[in-house]
Amino acid sequence: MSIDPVLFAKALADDTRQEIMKHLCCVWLSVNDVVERLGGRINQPTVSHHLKKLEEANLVLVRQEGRNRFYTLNQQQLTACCGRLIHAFAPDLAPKVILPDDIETRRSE
Amino acid sequence: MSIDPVLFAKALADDTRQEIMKHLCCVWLSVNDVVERLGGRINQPTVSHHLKKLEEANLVLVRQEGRNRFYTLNQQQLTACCGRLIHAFAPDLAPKVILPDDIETRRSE
DNA sequence: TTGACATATTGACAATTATCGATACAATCA
DNA sequence: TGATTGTATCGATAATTGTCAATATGTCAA
Repeated sequence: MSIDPVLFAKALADDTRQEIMKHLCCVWLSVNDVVERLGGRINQPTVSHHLKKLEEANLVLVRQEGRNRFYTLNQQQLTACCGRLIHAFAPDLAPKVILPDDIETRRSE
Repeated sequence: MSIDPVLFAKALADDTRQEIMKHLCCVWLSVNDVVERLGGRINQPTVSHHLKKLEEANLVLVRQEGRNRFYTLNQQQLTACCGRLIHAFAPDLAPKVILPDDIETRRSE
């Protein structure tokens, strides 16, 4: 349940996607909820496309309910990926970084 | 001396760039050193292009010496950006994350 | 000054990807 | 059943970006 650091970065490397992520933080939203919160600037198929990207990076949790699909940010995965980046690219600082016990910073795969 | 999270993610969102970053970790290398370590798969202009991207994201430190330019990873910046991502997108876990004192996780600018 | 070397820049091209409209699919409701 | 609603998928297009060859720029040495 781990992920390639490049795939992680690519998932974050878009303005619209980071805006969607802000809206999905600590909240479960349906696809249309997200479309609404974006103020109609982005169409539903595009939002679906972005959610798929986030799902592929395991950055969202998904719950199907009837004909609705609810999404929320996967905070564990985001924290783990950041931890992994620090371990890979900031090894001098990594020993001073403390993450929650249940966050695995090494590739588990 | 802070940076937009999207620009940070974009800087990391490429295989070649992350490979370059690995080589620049804890070591000062000239542009040609980097080209060499990539095994000749990537040409010098392309490497220069990637280094520029990393420099724009403040992810490398640069030292000019004669006709050589030496680069190394900016571990502080990388750690700070990761901290900022966690604060933005994993607020429930962020309180349990401890970073070195000199790392600023809030946008200073 | 001339030549050699290290790096950056430019222009072109190919690959990736964000976006949209149209449509398909699935679940609910009348 | 048929109509409606929520979401995903498809095909097309435009924008972004990674890559290269060629060249420019800047620095050092003879």
